[in-house]
Amino acid sequence: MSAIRLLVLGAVRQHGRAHGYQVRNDLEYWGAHEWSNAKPGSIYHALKQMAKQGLLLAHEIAPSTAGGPPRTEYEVTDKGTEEYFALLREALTTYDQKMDVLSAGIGFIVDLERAEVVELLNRRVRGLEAWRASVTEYYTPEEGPESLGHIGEIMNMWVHSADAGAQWTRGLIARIEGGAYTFAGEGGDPFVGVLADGQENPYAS
Amino acid sequence: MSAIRLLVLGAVRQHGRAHGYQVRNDLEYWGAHEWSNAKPGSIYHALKQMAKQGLLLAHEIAPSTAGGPPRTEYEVTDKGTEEYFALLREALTTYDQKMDVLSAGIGFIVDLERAEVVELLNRRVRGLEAWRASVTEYYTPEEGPESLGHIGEIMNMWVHSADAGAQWTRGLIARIEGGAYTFAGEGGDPFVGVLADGQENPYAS
DNA sequence: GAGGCTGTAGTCAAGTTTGACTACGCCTGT
DNA sequence: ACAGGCGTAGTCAAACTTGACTACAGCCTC
Repeated sequence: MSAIRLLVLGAVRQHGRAHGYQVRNDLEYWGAHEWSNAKPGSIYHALKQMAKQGLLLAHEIAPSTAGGPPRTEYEVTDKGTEEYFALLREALTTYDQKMDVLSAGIGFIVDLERAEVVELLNRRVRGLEAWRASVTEYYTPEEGPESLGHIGEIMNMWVHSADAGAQWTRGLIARIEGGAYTFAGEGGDPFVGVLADGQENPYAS
Repeated sequence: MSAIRLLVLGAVRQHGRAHGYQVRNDLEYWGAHEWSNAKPGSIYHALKQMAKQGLLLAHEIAPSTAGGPPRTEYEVTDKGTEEYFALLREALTTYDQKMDVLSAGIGFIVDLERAEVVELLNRRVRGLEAWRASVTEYYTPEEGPESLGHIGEIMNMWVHSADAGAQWTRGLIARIEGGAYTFAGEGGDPFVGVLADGQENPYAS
């Protein structure tokens, strides 16, 4: 799973209704073009594809205000919302080493409730620990690790990286349990990470 | 850049001459199907594509010994060898967070000379440090990190991960400078990570 | 007021990735 | 002896990704 669907669904959802260029701008504002495959082609492709699959509803819109070709606006459907939360939960839970998906998940983490987030992240830590154990066991046969030559360095890197990931996740869990941020159902103002309609993007490329 | 071209070129090179299924088996033996996109379709596609581009030379081969359809054998051309070393050097140097490319690079690291490897890895560490600095500066404007809300956790994760990567790389440099492994031009038996013709794969899926 | 620059919005072809599928020959049990 | 499973070797369509390209409106400049 790549991060693009989660990112696009999340961006459209935060606007309520958005066209491709708006999504593109939000993702750039979040720095997503640097840590994921959020390029124009992928974004427009994802929008069309998800509209075809009923996750988004496409409105044909008249020629744009503010120059440029006519544009299409999208809205998230109920099915799309379901998919969004499924992707979000998966992004926070799975321990597969893809940073882009996890980053996207963190970006939308406050759409879930605090208790659930803690539980998902704990599952993530447990997954990482289990994976670490299986790698160290599977790839060090009786002859000892030296039998693998420099190939052993690859396993070493995985293990190192799993450890670092687990440690960072534990820190995040501690901050969240300590009361940081405002999550769904907590009444406070949620942090909104989208650009308002006229606002210029301070992080433009 | 994905890891597949480096992996395929490296596998063919170690055999001298190999068909697709052999490459596929080597990559599975290295566990590459777990940490990269080394699936059958990608492997065969890469072989054909690189043959078309003159990096590999394709020999049409008679119906296989040992059952199955006829097979095509490939050999690395001079141009392919050039490309191989370019990809290998890049894999070891660049600090972009993709684990699969780095893993592939480690797998072939002994094809370079020890001094060059140390230099490439040092470049990698310096790149990570510079990137870390730019992230912490770029994404913490005057208002302080809190202005980003939970989005700041994404930067925090990047930084954490860059630190872990740098630390691991420094450890590897130390081991290599301490004399570990046998590199190109050092006369010893290089570690060979391919399956011999009749050998069965102990790590088959 | 014509020409060019900039910003808005999106398209397109080429390349890559995925996962399921085909095709063939050997072997094994009955 | 032969049906069915297994291993060998590879193909294919559908989806996704990439990076360069188009098209249009407003604005600035001369």
